[in-house]
Amino acid sequence: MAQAQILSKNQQIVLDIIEKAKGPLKAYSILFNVQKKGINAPQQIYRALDKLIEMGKIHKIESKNAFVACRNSNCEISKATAFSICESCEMVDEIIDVKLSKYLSSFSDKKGTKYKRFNLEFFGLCKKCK
Amino acid sequence: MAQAQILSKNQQIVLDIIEKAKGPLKAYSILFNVQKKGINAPQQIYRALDKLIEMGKIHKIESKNAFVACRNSNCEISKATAFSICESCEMVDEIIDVKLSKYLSSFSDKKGTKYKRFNLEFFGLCKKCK
DNA sequence: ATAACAAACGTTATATTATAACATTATATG
DNA sequence: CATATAATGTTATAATATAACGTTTGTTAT
Repeated sequence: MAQAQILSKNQQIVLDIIEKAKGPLKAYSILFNVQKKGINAPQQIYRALDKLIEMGKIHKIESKNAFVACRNSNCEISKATAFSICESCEMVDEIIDVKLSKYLSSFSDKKGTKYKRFNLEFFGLCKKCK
Repeated sequence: MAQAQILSKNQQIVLDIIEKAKGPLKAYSILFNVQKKGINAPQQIYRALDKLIEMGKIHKIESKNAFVACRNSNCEISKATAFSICESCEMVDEIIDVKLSKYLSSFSDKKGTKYKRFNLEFFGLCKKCK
């Protein structure tokens, strides 16, 4: 049985910050925010980020080098991620859409190759900025 | 009338290198490869890259911070990109699939928002590596 | 042809993002 | 308990990207 994930101290600190944030956070901005908690070096942040990504607790927004909390029930969906990104205010929303996810997960290219993971980033203007 | 794009000297140098390459190229690797041609500074590379991206001549592979030539007829498709990325050999292929492209271009989220641009990256093993 | 503007260039410096390497401490697991 | 694995702390450095400034080249409108 896969037991409930227990996070290490640093992992928990980093996850807390990301979950509390309104938008995507950058690694060094996380670092500056946790120096009071005794985390002093980028390595400590990046190591926590790596593990949290592995666990599916957070995602990296590749086009922004920034990190957001997963709001998709921590399931295996980290292999199938989609985001909407506002080009004006930089807001990021995770898109949870079963049809889209199924469509892409079952996509096979012209050679018939299937893929085990994908990441999709949509760009546009969010409601507020429109 | 939109006249045929004429590239500047540096833009042409950078594009040539990217088009000749078998795989995605990183900015600094481009830089090292063109120093004999009198390009000495990262700025010169990044400026050329930015313009080439605007023109749709190349694309950035966000998950790799690397650049590939567009093989999709330089059309407006740079607003709708999809790639397959081999997790073993790092090979990248642009996916040209009208159905996929239409599906995603017309995608609207739960709030009915449509997006004017997207980028999709699939990960798996290429034929060779399987 | 030339004035005026925009685009591209060259250069130096620096900011930002990420990893290497190594010694130590904490936590599982047999 | 022994020992293996994961996490930590730390210093240093690599890799990626942009700021800022002055000059040169190319375009366009007169």
